[in-house]
Order: sequence, then C-alpha cells, then structure tokens
Amino acid sequence: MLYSGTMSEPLSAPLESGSSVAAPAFYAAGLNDAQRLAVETVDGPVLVLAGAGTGKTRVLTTRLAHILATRRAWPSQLLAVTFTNRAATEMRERLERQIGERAEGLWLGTFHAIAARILRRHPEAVGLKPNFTILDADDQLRLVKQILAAENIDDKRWPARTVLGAMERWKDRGLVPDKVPEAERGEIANGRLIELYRLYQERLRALNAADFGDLLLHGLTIFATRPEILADYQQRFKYILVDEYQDTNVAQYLWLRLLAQKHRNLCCVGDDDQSIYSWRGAEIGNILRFEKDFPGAAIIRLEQNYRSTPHILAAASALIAQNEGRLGKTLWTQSNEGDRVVLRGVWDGEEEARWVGDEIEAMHAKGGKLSEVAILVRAGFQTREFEERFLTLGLPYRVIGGLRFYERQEIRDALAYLRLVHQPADDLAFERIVNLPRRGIGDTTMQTLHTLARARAMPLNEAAQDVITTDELKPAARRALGSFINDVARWRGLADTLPHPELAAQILDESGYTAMWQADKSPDAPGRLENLKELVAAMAEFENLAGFLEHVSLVMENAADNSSDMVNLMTLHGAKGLEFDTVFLPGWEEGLFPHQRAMDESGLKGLEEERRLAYVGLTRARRHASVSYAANRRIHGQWQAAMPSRFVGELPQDHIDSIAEPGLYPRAGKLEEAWSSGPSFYGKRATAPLLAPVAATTTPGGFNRGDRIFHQKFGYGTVRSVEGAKLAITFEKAGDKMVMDSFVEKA
DNA sequence: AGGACGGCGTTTTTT
DNA sequence: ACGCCGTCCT
Repeated sequence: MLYSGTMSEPLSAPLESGSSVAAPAFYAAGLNDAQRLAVETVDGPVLVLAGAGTGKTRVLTTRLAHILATRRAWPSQLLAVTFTNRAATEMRERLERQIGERAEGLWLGTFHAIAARILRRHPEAVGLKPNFTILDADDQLRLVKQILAAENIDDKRWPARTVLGAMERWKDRGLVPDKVPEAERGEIANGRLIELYRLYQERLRALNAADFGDLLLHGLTIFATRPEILADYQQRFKYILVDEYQDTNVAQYLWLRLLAQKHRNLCCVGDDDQSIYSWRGAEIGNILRFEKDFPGAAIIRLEQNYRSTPHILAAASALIAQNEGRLGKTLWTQSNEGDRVVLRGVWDGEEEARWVGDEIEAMHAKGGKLSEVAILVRAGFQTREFEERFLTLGLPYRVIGGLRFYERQEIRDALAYLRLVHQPADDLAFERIVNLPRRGIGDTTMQTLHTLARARAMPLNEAAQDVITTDELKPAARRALGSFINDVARWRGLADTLPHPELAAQILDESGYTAMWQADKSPDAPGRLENLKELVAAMAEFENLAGFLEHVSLVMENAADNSSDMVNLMTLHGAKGLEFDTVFLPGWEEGLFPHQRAMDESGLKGLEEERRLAYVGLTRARRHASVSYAANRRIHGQWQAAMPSRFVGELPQDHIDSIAEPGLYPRAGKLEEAWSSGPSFYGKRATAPLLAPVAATTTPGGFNRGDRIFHQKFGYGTVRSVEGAKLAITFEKAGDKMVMDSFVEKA
C-alpha cells in the first residue's frame, strides 16, 4: 500500500490536490463523480442525499480518510455520528481498513455514545455525579410506574408506557420540563403530564441517573448554560459527519447545529425516502429543511445504485414517487435486466408461508444460500406463520430482533448487582435484587425503607444503613437487611483491588444468585447459568467496571450468529441498512401494510411513511424481490378478509410478474374504489376498514370460512371455503379435502 | 410467596 | 387466539 508511515510524516497527497485534474488520491479510486464530489466537498455545510445502495458508507469513510490525508484536521478534531452501533462499528472497521491506525482518536460513535462521553466529562453541570447510571427502557418504565403510583394516577387509564412515551417525545424535541409549551400539556393524566415529567426528571437526578433521551437533552442544557464548554467543543470539532440524517430528532438537530456553528463544516448523509422512524421522534423535516437551516449548503445526490437489478429499482422508484414531500432522486443502475419483481396473490397466510417456503427450497436446491434470503414483515407476529412452515419443512431460519443478550432477566439481575456496587444511589438496582434470591426482605421491610428514604431524601441503600441501627424493623428483617447491605459494602470495597470479572463472579456466588439458578429445575435454568458465565467472561474485555457498565448501557447489541446458513426473518424496520440476494415481502394488504394504525394516527404522513417502509423493503433486494398478499388473514385469532395493499397497485406493470389465483376477491371493483379514494379514504373512515371480519358464507351447519374444525378421521383443520353443505378444508395432517359439514365439529 | 385467574392489548425500536 | 401483567387468593 502506498499509504504508510505515521501521522507526523508528510503525506503523499498534496493539500491542493482537489483543485487539479491530477490523479486522485488512491483512496478515492473507483468512486463515481457524485461520490467523489461528496468526498471532496469538505468545506461548509453539505447534504449528501444517498439513495439506497449507492455506496454511502464508502463515501462516508473515504471522506474521513480524505480529510485526514489532506491534513485538514487531526483525528481528534473529527466527529462522526451514527444511529446504531452496527453503523458505527462498520464505519470504524472500514475506515481502519482504509487508513489503519490513523483512525485512532476519532470521535466516532452513536449519537448517544458521543453524548454520553461528553456528559461524563461535565456531569456536575446538570447535577449528576461522574458515575451516573444510564437507564434502559425497563428501568425507565419501572420508574414511571412508581411515580404514577405515588401520584395516585390510574395506570389503567394512563399506562406508564403512554406517559413515558409522551415524555420521551418532549425530550426528542429538546424540551426540558420548563420549556414545554403551555398548549401541549394535553389530556394525559388529566393534564398532569408536565408535573409527572418534572417528577421523573427529579427522580432521575436523585438516582444519579440519566435515560437515553437525557444524554442529548443534558448535552443541550450544558451547551446552553456553560458557554465555555460549548466553545471548547465547537473549537475542537473542525469537521462533523452525520449518518442517516433523516432519522435525527429535533434534539439531535439542535445539538449538531450548536457543535457545527463555529467551523460550519457539517456533512449530513441521508435519504429522505428511508425515513421510517417518525414514531420515535425522528423529524424528516430536518433533512427536507437542510438548505434553509444551513444556507449555502452543497447538495450532492448519489443516484447510481450498485445493489439491485433495474426491475427492482424501477418498482421501488415508481412506488416512492407516489409520495409528496420528498427531495427527489432518480436511482439508476448499470446492471442488466434480471428478473421482474414477483407479485403473488394467495388465499391466506398459510398458503403464503407455504409458497415462500417452496420458493426458498427450490432456490436452495439450486445451490442458493439461505443466509442470502430474507423475509421482511411489517409486524413481528407475522413471522410466526413462516416459522411454523419452516419448522415443518426443516428449513433453518433465524428471527432477527428478539430478546437481546443484555435484556435477559438473569443478565439484568446480575447487572443490577454490579450497578449497585458501582453506584450506591441506584435504587432501581437495589430494589431489583434486594430480595433476589429470597433473603427475607419482603414488602413490609421495603415499605419502611421507602418511607424513611423519602423522608430523608436519601437513597435506599443509605436508608438501609440507618434503619438497621434502629428497632423499626423486626429482628429477622433487620438481620437480613443488615447482612445484605454489609455484603454490598464489602463488594464495593473489593472493587478497588479485585479485577472486575472476578469481582462479578464473587458477587454472583456470595449473593446466592448463582445458587438460585442452580437450584431451579426449570428447563431454561442451565441456559441462564451459561449466560451469566458469558457475561462475566465478556467483562474481561473492558478496562474496569465503569467501562463495562457504560458499554452495556450504550451498546446493547445482538450477538449476531451470521455464521450458519439460515433464512432471515425480520421486520422491515429491522432490515434497514441490510441487503440480500432474495427478499420476500409478504402481507401487502390494506390495514396490515400500510398499517391501519399508522394511517389512523398520522393520516397522510403515516401513509407516506408506510410507503417509505415499502421502499426500504424493496431496495433491500439485490436480485430477487417477491411481494405477496393474502385474501384472508387471521389477526388476533379472528379471520379477516383482506384487500391487497394500495402499494401493490402502485407497482409498475412493466416491472412485475403477477401470479394471482383467480377468484380471490368476490366483489370486483371494490379494490379500485378503496385505492382510488386515496388517503382521504382514511380521513373519512366511515367506511368499514378493509381488513374486516369476513362476511359469513355459512353452511347449514353454521360453519364459516376460516373456522377451525375437528374431523374424526383427518384431525384438525381450517375451513378454506364453503360450497353449500360441503366444506373445503385444509387439514393440518391430512392436507386439503372436501368434507360434508355434518362430519366435522368446531374445534 | 407463589400460583391461578382474569382482563387487556396486540406496529414499527435504537440507544 | 394468545400472552403478559397485575391482583387476589391460598
């Protein structure tokens, strides 16, 4: 490699290389014109509109390499932010491949990781101590529940989820309690939401904790109240790079704007057509408004697609063209025709799964890799039918996006021990494990403890220290509690001398936690013990306990076992940023996709986001994409008649191969009526939802299409259709049969 | 302190 | 239909 030596040596690429037509620096080799422009336009604000599959990551890393190679900045003066750890890791790995060690010292990470890093340096500016805890979703929810209970708010009427969600949306917009506009207090908790928000924030501070939203929000507060700190970072970050800009929320936008104010070298990369996270605060307006927000910004479009065949691209493009508020791009490719997008109409979900399974098996038989196949669904429950089918076929599959390692009960318990040792004020951790395993510290004891802690405004652990010196508790409880907090104190003392993995192992043993699972006879107990071992082993990779806990809070990644050859099942959201040779997109039915709720709650905006989701799905495919829809689907146990998604109608005829069984839809014309009335159809909503319970086609015996039945000889099955007194039934064991209605009974 | 029972919700999810 | 959560009962 030409590029060698250390950072202090002069580099082969001269600073003024960008101005000449001389041979481009080696790292820019193979870039197309737009990509090169995106790499080399380093001064001033830049928006790179990177369509799906246009080589975005390559541009991002090359741009960083270019800035470093031309000595415009030291690594420590570069800030590169992503949304996911996956993206951050990928960027770092690719950058290291390009420029090796020179990438060290770069501020590269997720918004949250970078914000946490800054917050750890100035926690006192927002009333936190340096060892503050970062709470996860579970802790947040528990905290809100406690507050609701303390405030006598009916959590049936105002579930903690809802309350927390509303507070998080405020945080997403950078609003601390005092800044929430009067008009927005809403009805939640009878207008007391703002009060709850305030209490929640106070509670977090008392716990010496921050939730994810706070990482950004506190950052904004620090920048607003401590100009000298802000100035320091503004000075430091000469170049800022942002990935997936269409997913930023208002808080992140404000944060970036502040940081970029001095040098104004802000490069945002994103794709407005792939904005699919509005429901968690992402503000597509950020990317749409970029030119206004940053006057004089260069807009660079990456439109050459290196991923998909022309048919797939054309289908996706035609679909997304139906959206209104977009910046607009024209994706093109040099690759050859390839197959059209397959559009398949089927009777029901079971048949859909059968069809997909058959297709995959056929492909597999021809030597295709299963790991290059993905089934992308709108909602998690849709994976079930495929799983069932694949189990019958013996087709290996993995569902991506289930419980993650650090979300498992035993892992969270173990972490609670470590958190408590690390940060004595962590009441949530205290409560979680104070009586786990059982050590005779019950509700009564905890109530006493809570009362005392509240009265003296001190953490539970501290209150416990006091209470055991009094006779407020019964002797047995006092002994139990005393022994527990003694243990915790002892472990804390060991933390300085013992290597942290050993400390963890010792805690788990001495607390009786390991023994608890050893004594557990349930089938998953051995697995849990394994996980605990894994946890302790994983700790060795970190310098200390604090570093480990930080990692756990911020990088709750999935241990992706990419090794084995399996079909991938995941949601469309989960598929963003991934690509596969073959992609199946099942369940394209009105009400399911676009999802009814998205449209009910967000109207046209919701519909357009659903369409972007469809676009994301299609553009995941390299060579083969198959869309399917079923005429009947069972949702929440109820059979529903379904109409094909309007997105089906938006696919361009010239680029699809359509195979539908005849007679799937009894009432012709209904479809056009539903689609053509467009979004306003949902505005009215007087009409019955399209995903509606089936109008009864009943036999004399009272059987309906979709009924689950039992037959003496054939066993269980489902009524496929009804013809007078005869039923077409798909039996689970015996397959399809016609049976007289008098021979079956309802299951 | 642990199980049984009833009620409710059931899109998407990262950090 | 089903699973989860919270409550109530033993």
